[in-house]
Amino acid sequence: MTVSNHDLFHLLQQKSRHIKKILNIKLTDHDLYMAQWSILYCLHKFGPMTQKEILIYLNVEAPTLTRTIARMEDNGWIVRREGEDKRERIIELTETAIGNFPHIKETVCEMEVELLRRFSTEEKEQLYTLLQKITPIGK
Amino acid sequence: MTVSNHDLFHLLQQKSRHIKKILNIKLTDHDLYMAQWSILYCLHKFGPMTQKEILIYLNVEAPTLTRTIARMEDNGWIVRREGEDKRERIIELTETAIGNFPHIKETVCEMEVELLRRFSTEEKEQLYTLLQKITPIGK
DNA sequence: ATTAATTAATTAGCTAGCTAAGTAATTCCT
DNA sequence: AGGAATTACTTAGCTAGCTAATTAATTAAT
Repeated sequence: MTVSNHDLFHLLQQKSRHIKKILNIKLTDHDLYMAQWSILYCLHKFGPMTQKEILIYLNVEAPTLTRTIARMEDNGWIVRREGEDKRERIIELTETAIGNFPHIKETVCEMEVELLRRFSTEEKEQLYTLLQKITPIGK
Repeated sequence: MTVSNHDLFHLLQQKSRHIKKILNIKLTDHDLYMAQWSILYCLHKFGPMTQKEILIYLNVEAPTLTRTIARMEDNGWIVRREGEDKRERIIELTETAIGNFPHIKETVCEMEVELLRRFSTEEKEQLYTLLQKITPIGK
């Protein structure tokens, strides 16, 4: 088998979109999108965080996060409060979000399992290691 | 090493965005975006195609393609003409696009090489094979 | 102590995914 | 042949990436 660089990137982009699409479909039942789910996941894992901390974890630009968080606030998933440093906003899950989390997590996990159905544990680790090997450029 | 499904998908999405971002930066010099580049690449490889054929190759929804192609027409990359079947539009590269193609391709290739700098040929094939293993759901 | 530089977040504006719904041409079926 | 179903593409409207430029608060430096 010979794979051109182009084919490799083409496939990677397609799978990335595929995963996003599939998860978004599942998340629609919960009135969520994948980007919002990752923020929810992150806050549930680490507790209240500043936007800066979230965007470092998610590796997303500030304006993207600002907007998504605004939507999540409108929909009652999170609350923003001022930090001691008054430039900062501390983001926190609402009670509702915490309450719904386990159920949402379960449906996401089911989907993830399905997407990786044909993988052994070793293959997952291989894939992870290989992805890490892609040169991080910039910054 | 133990990798959760979540971590694996998280990394995959991040790398996908990283690649897109990096390529978009390079393509800015040519007044192109990655999505437009893939259409250009596709048309250069296969010659004139209907939108249907393009979207099957790129695995993208019709409205997405319609809009991107409209932008590319505005910018002089492609031309649309009617097919024999009058529902179809046949998309063709302009002379300018064909003329510029080699130069653009070169800069994209350089970037792809850089992103895969740390990969052996075997590792590229491994990555390709593993990505293929992700369950294709739907349709 | 003031001023300059940095930092956290925001606003505005771009591209590109997506779905749902619509239009026009073609094909299928009786 | 005529009506129903399908097909190719489009339009409208949503989310989420991105950059560039702005605002307000804090830190650094003179």
